[in-house]
Amino acid sequence: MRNKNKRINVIREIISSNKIASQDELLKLLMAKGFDLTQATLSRDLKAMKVVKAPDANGEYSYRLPSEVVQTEQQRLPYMAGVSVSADFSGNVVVLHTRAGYASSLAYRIDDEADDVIIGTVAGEDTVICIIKEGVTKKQVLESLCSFIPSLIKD
Amino acid sequence: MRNKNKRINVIREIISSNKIASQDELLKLLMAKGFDLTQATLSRDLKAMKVVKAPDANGEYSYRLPSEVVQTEQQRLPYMAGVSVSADFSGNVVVLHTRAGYASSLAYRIDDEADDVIIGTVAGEDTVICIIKEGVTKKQVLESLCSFIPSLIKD
DNA sequence: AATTCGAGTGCAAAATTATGCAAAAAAGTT
DNA sequence: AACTTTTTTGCATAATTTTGCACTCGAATT
Repeated sequence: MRNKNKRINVIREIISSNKIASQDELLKLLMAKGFDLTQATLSRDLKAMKVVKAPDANGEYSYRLPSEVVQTEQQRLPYMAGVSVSADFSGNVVVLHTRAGYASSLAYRIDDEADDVIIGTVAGEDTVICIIKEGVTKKQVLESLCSFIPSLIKD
Repeated sequence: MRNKNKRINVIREIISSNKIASQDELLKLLMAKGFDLTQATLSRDLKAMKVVKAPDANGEYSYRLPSEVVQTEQQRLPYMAGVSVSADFSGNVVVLHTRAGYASSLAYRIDDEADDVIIGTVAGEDTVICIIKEGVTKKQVLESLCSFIPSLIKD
């Protein structure tokens, strides 16, 4: 063991302050700092540290410390977190399914936040029907909904 | 687009209730459910969903939804989260480095929780020196410290 | 209705990451 | 100090994931 402890700490430092997209990239930084190791070892280190390679809002992958994932996700899920929703379109209507009992709160939120693309909603127990404003595309609707419903994806 | 929306939802469901270790594994489940796609598409889906492949406590990799990562990590970091600590051993002494100002609170915690392996500590500003009990191995010390200092790794 | 535009995919190849095995180093024992 | 056990690591290779390119199909536009 040449210096695993020191190395682990440096790795933590590097990935918390830089955007690292691959192990080879990280490897080069470490070597530049004088560490002598291979990608195989790095792979094992990252696994032991429970570091995660996660796609950011931009769609780019980078390594994150577990604690950072917490922060990041919390920031990204300010509202409606865990309300697991699906959205399906048909003509000028979008139907949302959510957990039983959450439909009305979801509908309320939509009325409040997506009024630029939705002209009205009706909520049942686990379903919300939204009427899309004329001239608004599905993409725009999704864009808007995604901004506050984390379980929807926008690509 | 054959059924991307439905597929995404099913993926979410599968990875939240099963332990999926690879895209091929997930692919087979999806195909069994009647979806027709390739691993390439799955890779894109997972990226869009911001799904993350994370090592669990057991050291096994599996896919997680962002919201699950939050929960999981929060559970795993009950105390001392973010106090970023390094540990170095020398003989019967272990030296911990932490963020400036946190040493004394860390030392207090160690006195409280690790008294089965540590006979005493002294804290400076960002450093804690701990004296290891005779007959206790480094491994045991790490084991103990790791239980409440998440930034330490035990492998 | 014809045309344009972009999302969604498959294919195949490139890129990246994980791991079995064996050797070296460190830690723990006697 | 000699010996045993556990860790750590490299090498080579397997396994897994990502991506460029081309094509299809439906939606939006003219």
